[in-house]
Amino acid sequence: MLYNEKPYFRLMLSKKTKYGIKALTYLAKQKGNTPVRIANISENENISLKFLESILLNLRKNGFLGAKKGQGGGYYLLRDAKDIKMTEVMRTLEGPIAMVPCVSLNFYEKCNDCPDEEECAVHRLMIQVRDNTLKIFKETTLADLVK
Amino acid sequence: MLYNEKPYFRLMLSKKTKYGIKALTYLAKQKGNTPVRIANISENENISLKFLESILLNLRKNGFLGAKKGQGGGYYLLRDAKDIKMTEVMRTLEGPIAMVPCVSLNFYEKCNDCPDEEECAVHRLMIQVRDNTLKIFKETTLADLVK
DNA sequence: TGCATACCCTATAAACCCGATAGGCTAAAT
DNA sequence: ATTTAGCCTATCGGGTTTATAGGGTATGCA
Repeated sequence: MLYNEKPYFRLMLSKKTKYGIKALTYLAKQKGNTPVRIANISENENISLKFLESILLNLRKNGFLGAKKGQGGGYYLLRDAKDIKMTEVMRTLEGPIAMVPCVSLNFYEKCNDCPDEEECAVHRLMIQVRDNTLKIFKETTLADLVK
Repeated sequence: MLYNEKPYFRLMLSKKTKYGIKALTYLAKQKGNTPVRIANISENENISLKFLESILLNLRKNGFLGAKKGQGGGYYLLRDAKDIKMTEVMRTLEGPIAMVPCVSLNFYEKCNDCPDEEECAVHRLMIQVRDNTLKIFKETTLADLVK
């Protein structure tokens, strides 16, 4: 096999998700759940401020974070870190976990090239991958990531 | 969580890989390893002919397939199906299996925003995912997919 | 009331990739 | 020589990502 040229990571986690998880763990580390300014997180985690802004907004709209405006304001976790499963975070930030729509639990979609799903090799293989990945995300909470 | 709008499968297997695996299994099913025409595979698996053409060429250049030109020609498997691991197929068609370059075995790359890799929550999480996915691909051969 | 703080929201844009198609070239078989 | 079938390059539309810019709006405090 040729490993010469630099490959393209097609199945790569988006920066959005990466930054989002980092921000969440950063917030989970705070004592007393006091609001943290975006700029604070941005500096400490080396994330572009404006980009981070949109990510945190997204997390707020999806029920993970609360926000407080004005002096002394910022973002804070709405729920206990040990109650936040990675499945939720991944699905919110990254989208479906399945690698093929025809094995997605929440967003199933039939392939238009497969007459019989049960006969499809890709289908059977990807179900295994989905089950394993899902298991990890289901068993890992934000609290686990802080440790 | 809002599951209203149709999501975008960001971590989706490319059609290239999907078609590639289907073609490989199709060839593995042939008796006597006689050459099969691209058009034959294209019709039976409902894959765009020209697109499939480029995929099979790729697989040939990477040592999976042999080709025979002219009358009675086509593509055929070069190796025994039970010796072809899915890790190879995935890496060839899809690229690295890791979801983050900093946990890639073959194509490691340091994140420029992480001062300490061991302290990074994303890093630790994605190592788990990588190990599990890798295990499946390592233990599954083309012969397993045919059954 | 006024002002600074800090989140909220929309728009824009470059860069990049995917899936597919077109069209001609080359090698092999008969 | 002719047909068959793989080889190879170029191109294109449409979509997504990763930002950046530039305001708007609510809050807290003096």
